[in-house]
Amino acid sequence: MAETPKGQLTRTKLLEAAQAEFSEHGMAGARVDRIAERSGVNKQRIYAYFGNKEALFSAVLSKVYEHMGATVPIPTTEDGLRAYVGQVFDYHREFGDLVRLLAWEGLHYRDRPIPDEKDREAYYVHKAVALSIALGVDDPAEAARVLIALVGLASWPFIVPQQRRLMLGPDSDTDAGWELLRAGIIAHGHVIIDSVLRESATS
Amino acid sequence: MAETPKGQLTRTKLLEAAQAEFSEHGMAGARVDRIAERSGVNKQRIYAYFGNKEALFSAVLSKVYEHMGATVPIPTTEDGLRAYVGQVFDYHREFGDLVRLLAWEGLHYRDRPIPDEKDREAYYVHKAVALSIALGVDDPAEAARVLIALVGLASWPFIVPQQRRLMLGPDSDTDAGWELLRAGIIAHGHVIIDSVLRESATS
DNA sequence: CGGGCGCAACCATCTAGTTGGTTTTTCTGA
DNA sequence: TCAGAAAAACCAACTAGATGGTTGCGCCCG
Repeated sequence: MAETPKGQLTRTKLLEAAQAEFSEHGMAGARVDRIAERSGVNKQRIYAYFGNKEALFSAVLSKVYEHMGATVPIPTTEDGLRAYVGQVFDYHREFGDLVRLLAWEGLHYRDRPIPDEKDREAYYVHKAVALSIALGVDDPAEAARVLIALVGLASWPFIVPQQRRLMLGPDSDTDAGWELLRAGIIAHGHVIIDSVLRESATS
Repeated sequence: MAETPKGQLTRTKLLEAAQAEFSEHGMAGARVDRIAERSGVNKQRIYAYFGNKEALFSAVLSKVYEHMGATVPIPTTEDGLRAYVGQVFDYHREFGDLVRLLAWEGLHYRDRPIPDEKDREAYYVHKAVALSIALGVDDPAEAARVLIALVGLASWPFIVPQQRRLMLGPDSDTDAGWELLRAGIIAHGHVIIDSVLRESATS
């Protein structure tokens, strides 16, 4: 385990290298040797600090979730809600690793539990509860369904770049193209949020 | 190449086995030996008919796209539009392979062209044009952005089952849970479509 | 009889993880 | 304050098994 500042620095280097490698190649396609090369740290240190490849992958997912939680605040007001889809989209645009890692993880584990099950569940439950307050919705389960729809709306194009590129055309990869996509997604998010707000106002 | 009925049957068996294997494990995680085992066909036949692992993966993507194109019609009317998100969702619910394969492919190739670039592009352009007619939208690029939003809405939960399970709770995997999710996604799709129809009616 | 199909064994390379050390850093007791 | 011991960190080489792809043959059918 990394117990000294020097060890912590080594661990950080390994996590950063692993994040890039797993984001690009996923669990199965990533190579431990390449992670060591990218980090400039001996491969054996990976096993000393993390145990095995799967545990390293899990540590990377925790790291990027921590970053997103710190960077994109959970919306607790109506205005926060309106901004949320755009913020998630911008986060993916700027830091492309989390959404890819989430997708690699989902495809890899499918119906099996993820290593980080409890922490992740707590994170999502916390988000859903906050969203139910912002939406004025009594049922956090309903808020959770809205949440997953909004997250899906903002995240989907980053999972399937081939679909985005071929469906939206070559101009889609310009700044203007991204802005059009972003504006459309935000508008769609707004109409979803507005319809839920209307619905909860009449309940 | 499979030139006789017997050869065609072998090729079909290989493709079906490959579809299951690639859907579960992706390009990097799939094993050619396991594909042979699942199909009951000798491994050497894979190389005789497809050339290599990547070409087999591409053939599987073509196969599942052909199936989806035949099963979920491109909406050309307003009613067709309203039904579309639910149809995509139901398609994924019943045949879970395509959406996973699409995601594996997207993550794997990222910004690089896919092997099946031209056919896929034609398929998407065809869809976007049909959608622009159904939406009464002059610009197929705008229709394409709506299309990718609707597809994302319907597809996202199938890519990230861990997020669905932990965000929506354990009941989400019951028939009732799936129906609630489905109804919410359809409702969201409707408000998106309605807002675009309103927008294009006032243009 | 030739082409298509099929087979088990094989090959060269790759891979996650381990090993048997060395080096560096920290701590403790004199 | 320093020397020595112990702990932490580090290394290159290794291991056992896995892997995509190939080979040299035999069988079947038109």
